[in-house]
Amino acid sequence: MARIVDVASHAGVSTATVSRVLNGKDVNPELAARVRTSVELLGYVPDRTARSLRRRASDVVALVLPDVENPFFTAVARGVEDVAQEAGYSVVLCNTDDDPAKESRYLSVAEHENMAGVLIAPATHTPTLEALRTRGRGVVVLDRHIDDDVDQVAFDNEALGRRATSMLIDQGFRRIACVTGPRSTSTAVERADGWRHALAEAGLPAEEDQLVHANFRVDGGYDALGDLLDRVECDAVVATNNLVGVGVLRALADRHGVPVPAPDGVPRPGGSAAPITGPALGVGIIGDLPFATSRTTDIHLLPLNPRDLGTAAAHLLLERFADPQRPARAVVQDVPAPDAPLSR
Amino acid sequence: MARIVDVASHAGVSTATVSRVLNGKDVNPELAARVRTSVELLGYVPDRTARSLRRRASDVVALVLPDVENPFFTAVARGVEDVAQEAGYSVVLCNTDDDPAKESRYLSVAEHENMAGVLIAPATHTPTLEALRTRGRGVVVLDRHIDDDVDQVAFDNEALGRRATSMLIDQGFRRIACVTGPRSTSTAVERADGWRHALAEAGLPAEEDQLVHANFRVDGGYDALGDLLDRVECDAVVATNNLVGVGVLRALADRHGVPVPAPDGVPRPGGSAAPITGPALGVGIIGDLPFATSRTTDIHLLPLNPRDLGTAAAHLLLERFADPQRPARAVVQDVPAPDAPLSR
DNA sequence: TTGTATGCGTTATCAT
DNA sequence: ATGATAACGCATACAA
Repeated sequence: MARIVDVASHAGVSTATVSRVLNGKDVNPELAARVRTSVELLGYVPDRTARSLRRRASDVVALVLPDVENPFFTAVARGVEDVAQEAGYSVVLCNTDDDPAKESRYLSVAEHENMAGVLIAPATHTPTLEALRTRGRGVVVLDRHIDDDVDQVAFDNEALGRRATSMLIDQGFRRIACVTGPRSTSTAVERADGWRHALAEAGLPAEEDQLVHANFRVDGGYDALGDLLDRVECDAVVATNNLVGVGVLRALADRHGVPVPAPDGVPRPGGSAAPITGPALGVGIIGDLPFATSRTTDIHLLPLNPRDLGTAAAHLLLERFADPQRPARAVVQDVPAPDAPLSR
Repeated sequence: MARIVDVASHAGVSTATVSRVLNGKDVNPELAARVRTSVELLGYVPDRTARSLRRRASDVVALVLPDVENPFFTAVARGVEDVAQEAGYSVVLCNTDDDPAKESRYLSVAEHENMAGVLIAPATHTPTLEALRTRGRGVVVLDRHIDDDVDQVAFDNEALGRRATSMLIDQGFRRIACVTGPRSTSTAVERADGWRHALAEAGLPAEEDQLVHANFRVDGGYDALGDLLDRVECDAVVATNNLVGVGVLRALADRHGVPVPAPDGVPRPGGSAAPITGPALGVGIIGDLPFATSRTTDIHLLPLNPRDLGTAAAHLLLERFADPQRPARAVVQDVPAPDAPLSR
């Protein structure tokens, strides 16, 4: 296995010069050329462990996510990868299951592996970022906002909740419930706020027993809808993320034998014509229905663009690397226009 | 930031002793106790970069996957994580897009980051594993079999192709096409072999123009089905992986306005009752329909257990770590029994 | 500009 | 069993 000393002796220069060539410092072009051919010839690749030790920072960034099985977050990961790779960084995915203990374990790993930076969708409002930040590592919070002076990218979640609810109001629904995520996430809380505000503005009742905090997974949506239908009267429901939406639809399918009827019980053109065996229920979902196999026009989706969220977060991190002193920035990520064509 | 020397001086011992305590070597219990309290007090955590450099191997394993957006592979990742974490290893996900260039780049990173091992679902029949293996790193090939003397775990793909096809034959279908993945993957090739054999055994024609090699993503299945329906007569189709299945169903939905009719054109109980506007087409899918929102009894699924595949692969890697000399083993991963209840 | 020599933090070797 | 010290491979301060 070729080492930097091998390259140096082969090229007839010092290891310092080899290092300089490899790191783009000023070097006599002739020497540089000799070094490069030696590198090529010997198949030399720097040992990144040694480099990290010496530089006190590696070229790996951690992407800490609550659920890598959620297509929303894998899309975020793709966006992050695109720009990070381009800039020479490797991305490693870390899965927290929205568990603060796992999260803080991964943050500790990132710290002691001397990773260059961390992108995180935090499981709580107070992730343990101090150690990383005092050691000068880049930190970007994404998707979920926290109350801290740190670089952040997130959607306008209150507006999303409001829009999802308005879509249903516009369709003629009047008693609209809401299934949202854990209180520990700003997305869940703010989207529910939006639901509350949209109802209030329309002069409709927003009773707190029509709001359910579930987890942000399929089983969360499934159980929540069952609970909701047993407790309260409603004619529609807002699901504040994609997997909760899937769970809600599965629960409806189980109850009614059909995904989603129209509000008045009359099938919509292009929609399913299966008989309705239970009360009609409109469904609004913030996000996409991943891997859906048919276009269901009677479900009201508010598609997001997680990949762009990822690229925006990665850019923020790169800017932070370039200028560690720059004041923290909180970016609001745009979402596709309401009438934009669906990507799937 | 506390270093090992700080702990040593605080505890009044040498750094060697601290290191020994932390690595479970034999040490005077009294000294060990002093060291441990110092570690606690100073909040000392070893620098993993330095440790890796010295040990010439880190405690990180790479999981190299063709498509992290495929729920099959994220489930594999969960399985791998479960057992790797338990054994003290961190798992990093690497995405190749089935691109040999990206794949070999990640393998090179794994090598030069001195990672402990690599688990890989290879993009080609000949991934570049020599460098890693000669350096004594653990290597396990998963999901896709290669012709090499290396630890492997995969399903019996020929049997899967055969079973998926038989399911359709049993339902009364007679002209069964097949959409499979790239020729560069054993899964695609062997499952297609199974399709061919099942038809032959049933005395049905298996014409090669009824076989399409697509990519293993949704667009692959979508385009392939369009192509197929334009070219050949058939009454059913086998999709050899989950995403291809999704693509096939989307193409059918676009053509017929309904996911999947029954073979004789009569809706099945519990199935969709929408009018059929085109020829009936049966669908068999090797794998699951991820995040499906209703139970469609007229699609014939052959569910797999990717999470178990991941745990099996991780166990193989741990065994390899424990005994580097052990001969390579090729494990055939069981699949759920045909009549097992669906997990979703 | 180039080379020499030191240090990053840990583990392993070699004495004791 | 324990301590002093060299070494892992690279990047950089300093000297030239």
